[in-house]
Amino acid sequence: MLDKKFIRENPELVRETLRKRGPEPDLDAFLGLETRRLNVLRELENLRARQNQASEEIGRLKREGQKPDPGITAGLRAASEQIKSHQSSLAELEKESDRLILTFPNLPHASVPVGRDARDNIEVKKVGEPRKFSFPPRPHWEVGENLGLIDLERAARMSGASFPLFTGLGARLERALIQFMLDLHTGEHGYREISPPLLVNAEAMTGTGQLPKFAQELYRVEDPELYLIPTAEVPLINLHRDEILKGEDLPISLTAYTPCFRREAGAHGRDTRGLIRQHQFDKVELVKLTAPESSSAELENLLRHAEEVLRRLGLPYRVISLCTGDLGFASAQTYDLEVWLPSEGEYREISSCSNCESFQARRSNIRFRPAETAKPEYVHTLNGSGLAVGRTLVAVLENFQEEDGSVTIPEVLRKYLDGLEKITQENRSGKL
RNA sequence: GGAGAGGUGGCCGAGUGGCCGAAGGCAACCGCCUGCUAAGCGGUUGUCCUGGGAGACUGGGACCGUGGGUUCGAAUCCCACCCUCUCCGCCA
Repeated sequence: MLDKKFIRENPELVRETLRKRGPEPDLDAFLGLETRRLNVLRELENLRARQNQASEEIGRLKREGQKPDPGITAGLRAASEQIKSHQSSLAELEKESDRLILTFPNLPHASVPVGRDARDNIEVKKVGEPRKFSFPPRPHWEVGENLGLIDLERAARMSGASFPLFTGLGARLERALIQFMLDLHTGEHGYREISPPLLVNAEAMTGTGQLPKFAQELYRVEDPELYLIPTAEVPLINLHRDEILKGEDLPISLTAYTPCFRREAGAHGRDTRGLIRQHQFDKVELVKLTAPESSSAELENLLRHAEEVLRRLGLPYRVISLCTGDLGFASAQTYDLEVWLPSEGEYREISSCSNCESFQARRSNIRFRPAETAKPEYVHTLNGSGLAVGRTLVAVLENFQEEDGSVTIPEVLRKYLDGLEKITQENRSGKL
């Protein structure tokens, strides 16, 4: 959420900045509402001030054993009615004003390249050389199905299309990836591991920006009304909702492995084969709460931490700086990590690292006190995948496949697989 | 799911209609005192909104789990809901 007062005081700056993202939200409607809201608020507060004065006077008289004039109390009764009606119109205007501002996206950071869509994104760097294959590399679903690692047909039978099902060594490999990532981030990058709820309420979803605008992307459970998390970012950011943190505790670095659930409404026809786009997928998430002045530097750190996973696995990747038109709703600045997929001959997104600045902190009311006596300020929030586990598994199967259909296990994963070096037709049963 | 108890400031805790943004204690901070430490003494310390001021500040309003209601006036009375704890039942 943007700062209401900031919009009121800098309407043209906000308008221009939001235009860099694309179609401008209805700022004028918002500004008009705010004018009306503040007028009603001022009137209401004046009425209440007078009421408070008169009530105090009555209280004083009673204490002194005198009776207040019945004419006065009658007048106050009328004033009280007026206050109530002002109160309800104020509540109405507040609701409208909140409803609107919650649909406004974050302001892009000044350093973000201006552009219309993904084609205007900027490649920051490429790391690692894509391997030269002496045979046509197979897509991951062929490699995986041949080795008995994944079984998407059976998954569809019980859940419908686009649900994952890992079997035997496939399940084991996925678990190894999760553990490798968590060990790296907690052991070497200083993150605190969290195992959070997977179902959260509407307030939590509003706090990170999924609601109210993107309800169609979420799985919802009724009675009680709860939502399945589309990313661990939601519970990790909400961990400190409505809190005032100590400045000395920042930055707070959190990591969590969770399944993620997305309806992917409107994504029909894209990546329908294989594991790239699923309704359910595993992800290790990185989240940071920082002081405003260090959030840019922390975004670089967080990006490096996500990159390190790809580096150690030996997967070629590139870093993309998203342009203003391609930024996510809550983000002020985003880097995407894209991993090389030989069967497609393309780089595909495997992580998205964003600085949301105070956008989510304002929605979730997460503040910190810079110094013992200072006023509280909103923290900055950052998040990034470290990494999407399913897509990492895809990348491993594709990049490390051999001509005979086997897959070489990256060195760093072997200790999680009892030293297994290769998945072959012979050991595919899952016995180690 | 059943029965009971309870939700007040950073924490503990008093407060049953006006003198309450809220006693008292703890904690933290500042100062004094004391060879050091401890103790002691004095002072300061909530959040949000909205106006004034360049600013230190300052006027007004709101906030005692949440939302309604009664009343001139609600932390206090009434209603609904949420959460926590204890016991019982069920259960991974």
